[in-house]
Amino acid sequence: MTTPTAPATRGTERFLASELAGEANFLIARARSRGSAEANARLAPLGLRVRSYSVLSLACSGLHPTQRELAEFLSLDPSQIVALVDNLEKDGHVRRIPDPNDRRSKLIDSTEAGQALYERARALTCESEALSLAGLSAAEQRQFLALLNKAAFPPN
Amino acid sequence: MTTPTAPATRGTERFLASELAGEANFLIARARSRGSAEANARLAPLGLRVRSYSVLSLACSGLHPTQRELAEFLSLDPSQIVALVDNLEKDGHVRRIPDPNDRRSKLIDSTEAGQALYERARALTCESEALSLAGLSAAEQRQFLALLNKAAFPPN
DNA sequence: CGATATTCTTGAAAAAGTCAACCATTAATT
DNA sequence: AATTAATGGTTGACTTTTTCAAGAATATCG
Repeated sequence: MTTPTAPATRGTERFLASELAGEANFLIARARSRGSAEANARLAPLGLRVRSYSVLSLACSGLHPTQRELAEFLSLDPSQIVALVDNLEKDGHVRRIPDPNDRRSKLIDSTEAGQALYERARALTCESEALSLAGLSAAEQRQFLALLNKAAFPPN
Repeated sequence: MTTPTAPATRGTERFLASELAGEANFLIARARSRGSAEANARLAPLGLRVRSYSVLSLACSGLHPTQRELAEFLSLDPSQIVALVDNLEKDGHVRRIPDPNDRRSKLIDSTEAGQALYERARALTCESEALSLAGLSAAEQRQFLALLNKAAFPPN
């Protein structure tokens, strides 16, 4: 009388009752691990990963972020941004523009090729997201995103 | 008429309207980055990090997971579990018990010292979680955890 | 028995994260 | 105005995390 068909996540269900399974940190880490693995796999054919994709996305936003702003928004070290922008720039997807207001900082903008790449990549990450959130109803997904937003941008 | 007091997350609010800010993968990654940094800082005095803590937690659950099960539940490579268990075992917090049903696998159990350490660590991670979710009401936190659970354990 | 699969382990390589120091520039203080 | 302090980008070193391939012991299946 137990699981006549194949078990879904085979074997791990017994740990759902553990204390760890009730901790937000653990659940978020697991969701991220699975989600980003899925997204990375889809982005790989484009020569992108979630990291470079997120930089490309902001470069394509028309908001002209500085590298410092990218670091803060993406929760990355400024030195990581250097490498990410270097690679995207080398491939001609992104440009460093001198900031007219502050000659220390550089505004990141996208090229035509970068914009085109982003549109393809964005479609893939949306597919990926839909799959990752397949267990949630449409209403739940909206709820989830709203709550995630509060968790990702706390009032600290 | 704009922000008479100090800006909260200074400067990054303009990107909240970006497409990226609406993507679950990005929000989850950001929440995880901030949350685990916070938790790691609190666990550091105990010689733990979120990784080793999660292994210790399951070792203390009384469920006697195998290393394979740990890897699957924690979304880690089996080889990573080896190193994590090695360290916890070296410090006398965890034990490898031969699986009576399968001599290939080893059941992970906690020692007395491990249990004591876990209780202290657990209190810290709960504090950490409370702080990370401070922007959410109690009801929202329950909702969030329920939805996170669905996202972390999809029906795939 | 023989073939195949699974569990733990090792080792190597890539990617991600952390940190300190430097240069150019800007902001603040005197 | 001159000095001092702070900021943005960059480099380099170093640690941790992630990913993969392969091997030894054991289990499973034909």
